[in-house]
Amino acid sequence: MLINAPRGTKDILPDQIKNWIAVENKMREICARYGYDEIRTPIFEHTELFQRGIGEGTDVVDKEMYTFVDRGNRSITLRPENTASVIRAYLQNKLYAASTLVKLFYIGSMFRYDRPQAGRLREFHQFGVEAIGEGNPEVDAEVILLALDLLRELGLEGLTLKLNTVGCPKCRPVYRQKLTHFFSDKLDELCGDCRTRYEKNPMRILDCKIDGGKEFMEEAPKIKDCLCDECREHFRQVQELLTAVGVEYEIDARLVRGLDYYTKTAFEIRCDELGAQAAVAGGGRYDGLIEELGGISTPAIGFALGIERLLIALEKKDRLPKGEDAIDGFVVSMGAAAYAFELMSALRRAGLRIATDFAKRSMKAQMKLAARSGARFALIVGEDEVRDRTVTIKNLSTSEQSTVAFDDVKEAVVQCR
RNA sequence: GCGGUUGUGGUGAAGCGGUUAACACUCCGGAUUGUGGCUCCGGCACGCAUGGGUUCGAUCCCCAUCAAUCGCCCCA
Repeated sequence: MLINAPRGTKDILPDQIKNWIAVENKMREICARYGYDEIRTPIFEHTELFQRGIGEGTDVVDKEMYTFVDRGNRSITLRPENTASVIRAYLQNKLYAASTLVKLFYIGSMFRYDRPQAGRLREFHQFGVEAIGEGNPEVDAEVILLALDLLRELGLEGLTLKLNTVGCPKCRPVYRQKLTHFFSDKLDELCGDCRTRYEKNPMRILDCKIDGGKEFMEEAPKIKDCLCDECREHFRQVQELLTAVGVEYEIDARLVRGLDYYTKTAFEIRCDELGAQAAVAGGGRYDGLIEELGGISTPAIGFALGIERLLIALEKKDRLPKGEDAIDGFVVSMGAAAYAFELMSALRRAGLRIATDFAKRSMKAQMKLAARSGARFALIVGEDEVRDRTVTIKNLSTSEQSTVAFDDVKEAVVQCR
């Protein structure tokens, strides 16, 4: 009986790796342009980091974490997202000492115990960016722009930027209270889920697929009417900046980020190619998180992007780079294994890309493999070549063939590149 | 976590209660001894996801499990 990869995990096979590398390269390129430096944090952390950072009561923490007790009796969790870890690293390594604004990005695996479906895996990969230390709306706009530039340059179309503000600890309680008041006499009309949301996080009711469309929702209090002056002004400026650089967006009063640490700006980028899992990227400001994790109050903003989802969308658009890396030569050996091995090694050491077949098949079969391998040359060695210390070179596209001295093979191959 | 659909070789797939599980592609071997891409010939499922059950008999019926997929939920 074969053992398969655990549910919700996937091998990234050789024929796919090009896509990953292309996407990752583009991410690094854009980040360099925007001045973000790469950081890599551990795949697992103390469970408490996520409980405090993401917040108990969120779905991610309450039912989706891979948590276990290690041999030292510590509660450990496979990271379900990377923001909390990056902030932890920022604090632990005192990165704030270097400058007021620290701009970081990461690429790596995240783990969430969820029911798998297309675009949703238990181990998945995120690219993300965190700008820590500056509360100006310019940073919000920059982060959003970075995300859009990345997606655009990768050739993704059908994108929508959704924007909202979720207020701050000053104004959110006010809004929350208004909502609770508003829904208090409508509980009977809400779905079961929403009744629990009413207790835990009434803002989520607005986002509900079942109740969201009901008439009275139109009359529900709007966050924009409850914002404090600071939040209102911040939101206004973010929009102004985006408009100034020609970015289109939709204000979506229902957009509520699922993690507790968000404040002010919240955004999401959706791609209509993606079906149910339409959110490719999402993020927002989280001015309260650093303090929550024991640092001094520091504003920050970031976003994360799901790489698998991105690749799905790119595949549908057929926007991925093709390119095959041709190999230079295929060594065909007729009972001259040692000599062939010597030849192959010498050429590889000289920087050429050389393939061969070790199965000692018939010459015909080897030639077939040579042709299929995409090699430009078949490098044929047999009794004669061993005796004369030569190599027969056959150009596989023109069928021209000649025999040259062992030491001249490299030159002959390179010349025809 | 909830509901629907699906599960036949390397791939795409036919079969749907009863002899050797169709076909195509791929792959492997061969068409005289050291030469490819075309053509021709031949080969490749100890078996129809796994485990039970019904039946004289099951790939085809039933149940469970596992997995994939779609939607819900959540989110990236």
